[in-house]
Amino acid sequence: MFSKACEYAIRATIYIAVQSNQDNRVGLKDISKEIDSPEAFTAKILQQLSKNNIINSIKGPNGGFEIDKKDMSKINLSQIVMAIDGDTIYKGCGLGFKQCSEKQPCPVHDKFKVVRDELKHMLETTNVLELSVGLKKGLTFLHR
Amino acid sequence: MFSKACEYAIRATIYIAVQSNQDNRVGLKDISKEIDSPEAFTAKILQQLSKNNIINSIKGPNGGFEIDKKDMSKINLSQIVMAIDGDTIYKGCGLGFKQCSEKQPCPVHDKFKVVRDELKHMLETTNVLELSVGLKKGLTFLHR
DNA sequence: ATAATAAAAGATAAATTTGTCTTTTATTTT
DNA sequence: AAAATAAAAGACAAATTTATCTTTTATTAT
Repeated sequence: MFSKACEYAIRATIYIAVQSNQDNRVGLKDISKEIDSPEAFTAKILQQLSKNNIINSIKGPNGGFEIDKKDMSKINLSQIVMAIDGDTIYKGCGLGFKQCSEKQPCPVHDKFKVVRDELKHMLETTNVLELSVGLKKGLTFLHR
Repeated sequence: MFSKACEYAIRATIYIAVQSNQDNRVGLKDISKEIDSPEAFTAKILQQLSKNNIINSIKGPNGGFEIDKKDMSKINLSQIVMAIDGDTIYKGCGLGFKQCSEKQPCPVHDKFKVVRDELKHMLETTNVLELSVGLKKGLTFLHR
């Protein structure tokens, strides 16, 4: 559904949120271990998240990544997906036609629209705070 | 959402269905031109569709591809997606975890399940006949 | 039977995504 | 100020997906 990069981005953001909620700043090594992702690749993804103001990065000793507590409920999955994968998941035609539109719809246009709208709504209404709470409570998991 | 291969597979199947409904057997060249796809790559995809009994292929002069009229309402999008992309779209975890399950869910498990079930239902209930009818009627389009 | 046609099969090649390694920059501690 | 730390940036490499080209096989028409 999403790219690997996007999957790691969501995992990382949730993990950073859990830690930030406990006032723990976390480093790359810790993150990639906890979310079970390749370290160097994860570094690149964290850079993108930082550039898109989804997470904060701090260099130097005791540096790492964190999310402002007050922002957590405002960061939703949609923002993360948009930052990493762009808007293809929303805009793109189900059959890959660039010219597909309401006026000139592909054969699956309407059928896909229903699913896509549902996905969009889900991504826009799911925030990082709620996801981190489930994880913190031990109801959900980020690794094997 | 789907791979390019899968997009071409769906396009091709719908186009072949429209033609088969008018008792026209169609060749690779015609198909790839009509659905705006790379010819050689499309050939590979048609082979897979044929192996999965979604379309019939006939070699030699006046050969080509066709779909039995009686099968058209039985072929749904789910079968095409399964034949080309496998069951990852159904089984796969939204965050890419192999161990993700109801018992050990990832943070987005339940949220994704709703969307995935909707997608699955749509793919399983949309058949090639209805899609080809819309195209035939000029309500939908397969190229620019 | 032979030639022509069209898909199947196999071998490659290009493009993209995923992943790694090295050097640079910013920050903190000593 | 110097050393240590940790992320940023850049160059590279591996893997996967997408796409192409050539040869083989099956079928039909002459």
